Amino acid sequence: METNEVIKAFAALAQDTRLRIYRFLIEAGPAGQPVGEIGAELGTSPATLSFHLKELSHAGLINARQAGRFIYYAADFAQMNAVIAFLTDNCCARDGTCCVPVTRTSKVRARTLKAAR
Amino acid sequence: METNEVIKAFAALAQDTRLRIYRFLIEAGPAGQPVGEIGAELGTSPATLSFHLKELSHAGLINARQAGRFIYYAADFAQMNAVIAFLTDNCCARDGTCCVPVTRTSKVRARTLKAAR
DNA sequence: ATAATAGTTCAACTATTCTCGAATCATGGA
DNA sequence: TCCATGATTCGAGAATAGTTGAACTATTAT
Repeated sequence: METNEVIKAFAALAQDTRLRIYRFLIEAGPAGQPVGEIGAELGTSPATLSFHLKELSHAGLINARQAGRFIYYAADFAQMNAVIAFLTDNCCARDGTCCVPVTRTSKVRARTLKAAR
Repeated sequence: METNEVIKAFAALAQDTRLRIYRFLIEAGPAGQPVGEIGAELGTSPATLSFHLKELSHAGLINARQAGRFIYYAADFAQMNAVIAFLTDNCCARDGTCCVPVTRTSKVRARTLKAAR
C-alpha cells in the first residue's frame, strides 16, 4: 500500500462526522446503508454528509452501490485491514520485540474460530 | 477509548512527515530514537520536527524520555493497538460477518508463535 | 564561566478543511 | 410528461494546519 493512500485514509478518519459515518458502516456490515439512513443517524445536512461520504469514498474506505433511487454505502473491509497492516508492518524490526498485545491477538483468534464454525 | 482521542491519533498520522516519524519509531522499537536521529533520517528542519513530535506526543502515539542532552522518542504500542481496536470493535455487529481477513490473522499468529518461542 | 550542542517556542504567512444554503442532477411513480 | 424524492455540486465564509527563521531553554564539556 502506498504512503499517500494511507495518509488519505487517516485524514478521512480524523474527523468527527466521518469517523461516525465509518463506524456506523462498519457496524452495518457489507450490505451498507443508504445515504438517508446515515444522515438520520448522524443528523447532518445532506450537503455536508455528501461531502464526507465523498472523502471516505475517495480514501477507499467505503464503496457506493446504487439501488433504485437509493445509494448504499458500505465499508471496504479490505482497505481497513490494509491500513492497519501498514502501521504494524516492520513493527520492532530492529530488536525483534513483538508489539501486538494479547488482547488484540485473542480477539482476532476468537473471530477466526467463530468464522470457521 | 474516547472518540476525541482516536480522532487526534488519526489526525496525527494523516500527515506525511508525522507518518514517517511514526513508522521510523515503530521500527526502532521501545528504545526509541533521539530527535537528532529522527531529523537525520527525515531531513526536516528542527522547528518543523519539534512541531510534529509534539503533535504525535499529544496524540499519545509516542512518548519522550530524557537521557542527558538527548530526548528519546519511542512509539507507544499500547496506544497504537487501542486505536486499531476502536476501528475493528463492533465490526459487522449486525449480521455477524467477520471482517478480519486471513492475511492479517496469520500475521498476528506468526508473531505470537515467534514471541512464545 | 564560557562555549557548544540538543531541542523547543514564537510569530507570521500560506494553504487546506469544514460547513451550509441554493441550485442541480437522477430516478421512480402518477 | 410532470412531480416528488434521494443525493450531489457549487460558492463563499470561518476555522484549522503546516512551514520556517529567529530567539530561547537546558544540558554537557572545556
